[in-house]
Amino acid sequence: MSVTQARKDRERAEREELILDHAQRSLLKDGFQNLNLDDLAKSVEYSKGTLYLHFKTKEDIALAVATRAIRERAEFFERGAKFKGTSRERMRAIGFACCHFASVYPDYFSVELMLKSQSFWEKADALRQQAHGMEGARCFRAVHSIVTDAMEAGDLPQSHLPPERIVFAIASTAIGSHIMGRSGHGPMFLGGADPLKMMCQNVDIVLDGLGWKPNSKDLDADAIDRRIHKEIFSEATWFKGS
Amino acid sequence: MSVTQARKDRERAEREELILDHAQRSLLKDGFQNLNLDDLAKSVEYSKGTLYLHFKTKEDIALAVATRAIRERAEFFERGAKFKGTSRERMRAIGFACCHFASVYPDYFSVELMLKSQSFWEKADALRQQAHGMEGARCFRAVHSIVTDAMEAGDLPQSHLPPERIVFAIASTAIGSHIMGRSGHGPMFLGGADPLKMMCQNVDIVLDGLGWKPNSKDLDADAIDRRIHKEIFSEATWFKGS
DNA sequence: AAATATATTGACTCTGAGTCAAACATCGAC
DNA sequence: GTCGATGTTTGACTCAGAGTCAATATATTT
Repeated sequence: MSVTQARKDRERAEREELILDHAQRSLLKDGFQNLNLDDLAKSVEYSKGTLYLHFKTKEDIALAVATRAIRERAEFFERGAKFKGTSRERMRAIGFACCHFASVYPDYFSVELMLKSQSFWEKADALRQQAHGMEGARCFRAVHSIVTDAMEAGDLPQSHLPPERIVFAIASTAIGSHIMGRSGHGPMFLGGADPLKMMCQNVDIVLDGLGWKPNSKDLDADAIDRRIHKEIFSEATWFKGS
Repeated sequence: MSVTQARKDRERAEREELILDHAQRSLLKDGFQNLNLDDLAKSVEYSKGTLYLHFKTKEDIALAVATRAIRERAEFFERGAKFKGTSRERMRAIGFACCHFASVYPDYFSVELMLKSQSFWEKADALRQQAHGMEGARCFRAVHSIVTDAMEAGDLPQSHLPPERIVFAIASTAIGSHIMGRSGHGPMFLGGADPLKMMCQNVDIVLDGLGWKPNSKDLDADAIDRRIHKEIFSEATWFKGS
């Protein structure tokens, strides 16, 4: 491995990021179907052939964009899990992280779902598939650690469910709320209400249903949110301190 | 309108159903990307041009398939809502309907999500878009009616949320559970557990969290499920009486 | 400076959605 | 029955865009 090799590797990695930046912009604006590789090549000022030196297929590009997103999600989650407070407050910090992520990547979940469809997933590179799975697992672990802490602390007294099942319940509601909040369904249910607030409310309902202490009615959610915002997510401009 | 016109209309409608039957089979097997209109034309034994006498685009065909599915979903829901019992039992009948639907159309929700993406939706025919919305609204109303009945009966004493918000919370969890249950996420959370059972459990958690009476721990869920199965969904072969 | 190795390109192929002029069927008038 | 008019169906064609690869350009070694 020569000296110049290090520079080349770095330049290659930079070019890959550049491609992903442009691909992400196009994907967010017009969706996967409308992502055009000739246009993408033009916009990054490399030839189409060069794109294929980095990515196996168009699907592979989309997966790489999604993986970068979910990596950021995992970082948000881990920050949330570090929040100093009761288990319920830390869980709320994860909820905040989830909202923060949703505000940065508004329709990440639609993409995530498309990715997981057989015909899409199999067209992506195996290594990238693996990397994507890893980041998902990081998100899972962040929530899981709070659930086990809550159990040890006695904040989940009545629950006989294993921690994975509890994470599953919370994650299902969070993802379902994101999806229902966006998409044509939205207007039917919430007349202009903030979908991120709705998502947090729904998760609170689930935590109450699990018997997580303290109950949401004994919790000053707004005050906690303000603290989370101030202490660990001060860059979250979407957050209006109620 | 001549006499023969009636026959022609009927034949046209039958041909449309035939096309949708074949398209549905292909979509379930290989997904939207792999739906090939040349193959579809061959399989229904009409030319490609004829497909375009019925549908505007490939997306339009997929939407028509999805609309047929969601119509059946609405019918299941309305059957569920008619179940004789307490509000909580009727809600469980809707859950049963939702599972029954999911077993007939295993990845309907992935499709539904794809449909709602801007670039897809706008390629479908306006009338079909409208028809799809109507069937979604029927599902919504079935759940909504049970929620308002529960409120009137005093089964939801502590809730200050409007009924639409309660429907939103339940629907979010149901859809989220379906999505998490299928897709690569599944194995991470539930080691081979039945995703439909998990979905019902998650909805129970939400109902408990909303303070819906009676609480799930005072409910013999299996007995209710058996009654629902026997009385209104006896064709549900996926259901193993616990 | 020439020879060799490596990196980049864009014209080309190939698949598949969508079109439309021509072929075919139906039907009423004579 | 046949003729023309009207309505229906067809499949060869166009065109866009993903993916390829021989030719070209650039870097490195001798």
